[in-house]
Amino acid sequence: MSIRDVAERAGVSIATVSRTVNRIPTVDQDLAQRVWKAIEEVGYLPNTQARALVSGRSHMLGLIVSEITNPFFPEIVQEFENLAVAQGYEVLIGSTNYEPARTESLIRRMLQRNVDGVAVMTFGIEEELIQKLVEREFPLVFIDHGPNLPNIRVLKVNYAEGIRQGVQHLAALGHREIAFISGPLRLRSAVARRDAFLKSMAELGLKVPARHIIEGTHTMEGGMTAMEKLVTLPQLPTAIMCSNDMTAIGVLHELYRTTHGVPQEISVVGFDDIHLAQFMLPPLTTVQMSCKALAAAAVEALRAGIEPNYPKSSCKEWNIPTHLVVRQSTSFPRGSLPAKMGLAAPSKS
Amino acid sequence: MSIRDVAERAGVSIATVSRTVNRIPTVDQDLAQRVWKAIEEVGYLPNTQARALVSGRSHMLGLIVSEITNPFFPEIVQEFENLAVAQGYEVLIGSTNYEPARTESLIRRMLQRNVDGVAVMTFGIEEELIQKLVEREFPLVFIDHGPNLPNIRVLKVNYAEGIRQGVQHLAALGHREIAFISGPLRLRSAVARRDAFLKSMAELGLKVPARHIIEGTHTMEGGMTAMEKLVTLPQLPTAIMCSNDMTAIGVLHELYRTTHGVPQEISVVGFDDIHLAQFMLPPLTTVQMSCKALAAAAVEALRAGIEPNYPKSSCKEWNIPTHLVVRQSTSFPRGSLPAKMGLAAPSKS
DNA sequence: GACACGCAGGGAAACGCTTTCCAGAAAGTG
DNA sequence: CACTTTCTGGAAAGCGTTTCCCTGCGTGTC
Repeated sequence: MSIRDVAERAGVSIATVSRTVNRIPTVDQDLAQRVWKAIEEVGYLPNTQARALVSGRSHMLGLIVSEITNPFFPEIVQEFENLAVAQGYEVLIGSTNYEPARTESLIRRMLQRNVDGVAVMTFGIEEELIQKLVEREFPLVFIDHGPNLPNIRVLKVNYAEGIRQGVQHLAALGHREIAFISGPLRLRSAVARRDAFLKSMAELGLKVPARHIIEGTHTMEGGMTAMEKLVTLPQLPTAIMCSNDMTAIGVLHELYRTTHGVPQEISVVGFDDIHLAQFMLPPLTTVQMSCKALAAAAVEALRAGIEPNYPKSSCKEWNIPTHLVVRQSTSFPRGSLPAKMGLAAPSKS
Repeated sequence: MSIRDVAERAGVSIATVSRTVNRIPTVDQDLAQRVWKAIEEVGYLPNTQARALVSGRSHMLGLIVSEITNPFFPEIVQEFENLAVAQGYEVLIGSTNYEPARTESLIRRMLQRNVDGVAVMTFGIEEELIQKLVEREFPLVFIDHGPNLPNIRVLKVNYAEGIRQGVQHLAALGHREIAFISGPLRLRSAVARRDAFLKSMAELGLKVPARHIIEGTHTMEGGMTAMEKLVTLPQLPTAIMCSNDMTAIGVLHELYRTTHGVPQEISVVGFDDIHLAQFMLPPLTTVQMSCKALAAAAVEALRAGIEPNYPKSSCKEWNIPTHLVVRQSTSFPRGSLPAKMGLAAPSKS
């Protein structure tokens, strides 16, 4: 099992085995072959822990997400994992479930495991522990925002652009009464999305009464609850923008339950473009944020912080683009152009 | 950072620090206090790798799933992680994406990381590598089936019961023409589900023509494709059972696309009861398989294999129950009892 | 007061690996 | 033929822990 067994079997020293495994070219051809054969025979796998102990680098990356059961995150996890593995890293995943205490213990555990760096994809924690890490120059990547310190890497999602596209799409269809269901406003990203919405509306000279801004939770349940409130309004808005797709799914569900047709009576726009979005009934018009770009930027940023010789791509901020994907949950406002209502049951997807 | 720094700062030997950290009671109160203070001051975190090197146990568990982006798996992951962490273990996650090569490299990587055991939740791989591990008595847990060897732990999901409940529910409503969309038949679990369906139908004396059994892929896309085929049949079945919820979601989507009402024209039953199922339009009637039970059994089975003194709960097989959850995607067959069609748009969820 | 006994704490080995240093052999040169 | 140079393989140190063993101190007893 250990390097010694291989050495013994091949009749060489453990140093030779180590050199062979690490493909150091000074090892004699014949010897190397004998070593590889012995490795094969005893089924030897180098012990990564021992390696890490010596080299000081564990080749593990931490990935912290808010909630693994929110379908948005598995998509990131998958991309991140693929990239990391392809580049010789293993990934330690943790979800905080939005509890600061869990976040703290998660980071602590990851540090004990000696991860080389951590990507914090939780859209808004502010931990004292993180401050300390930053000061120690431990490689960290944040999404959206991070401690305001010089050597911090942040992935900036361009919420404004995608949301503006969404608002303009609705306005172009003729909507004037557009409500917005935000995420939990203690998350910076939720605030950023809401502000982008308000700004986009203002640009078009459209008013947004306070009753049309509802705080949700970025979950399906939150979407339902928020929609329940909107449904009771004397005047139902003609379109709803949601801070993420899960909220939009909850909204669709509540509208179904209260027998409001989408998009005939009300249009719905999501955010994230999770894989599920296109399978909703109707397929969800939503703002796409590229998981691939996000994951790639995160891995790159981490490696830049970890590997001394990594080609410094100079920048400390990565810009993640967003754009609208129009599907069938949006249409003209109810009452206008009734001839077009056939859109409700499209003949092709 | 290391134990030596703490020892120096507290003016004791590293042995004493180690004993303090591990709460060995023979350490003097005052000394222990000094040590804890020093630990606090230098921000010491014990290096898990070094610990693992000595103890031979890494306190890491591997969890292999088929596809992290299939919402069923994150639910398992979350449960598994919660339980594992609560019991002092870390979790290394990997998804195979149904590729045997990935599975192999995944297991290899986990072994290099010295995981104490691996839960293989992929519903059907048969790897040579796994055979070897089994022979080495490496702790492994499988779902559904495993190599036919004496000391293998397997979580047996009781597909038969849940599926029988589903079939009987449909039959009780009056359905006779029930189609089944299976998973990929190279997966044992997919075969088991299909067979359970056929058996349940036979029990009721209901015939299942070959054209009513379609092989899917356990994905939404697969559900769509399968449903496309069923829709072209001269006689559309009145109900569809699906091998998992993702397939059912694809089916709902395709039925929406082809303007077939669910459940007025056709009833749909899923399997798994993922969290999303209740938010589908209409909320999906489905067979629940308990993630909690699954994860709990997996962790318990692994610990039994890892920890010498773990209370052997004797059994080598864990039985995971399933049962039907009736929601609104099932109703009477079209044409029968038209008075009841009001169910299509329920007034409460 | 001297000796035995018990117990807390320190020194050192070991875990599996990498890395460095050094010895010895082979080859080349005067 | 002897001496130097080069190159390969072996031996040993060290990474951060835990743990064993032994020292040395304190207490109790005769």
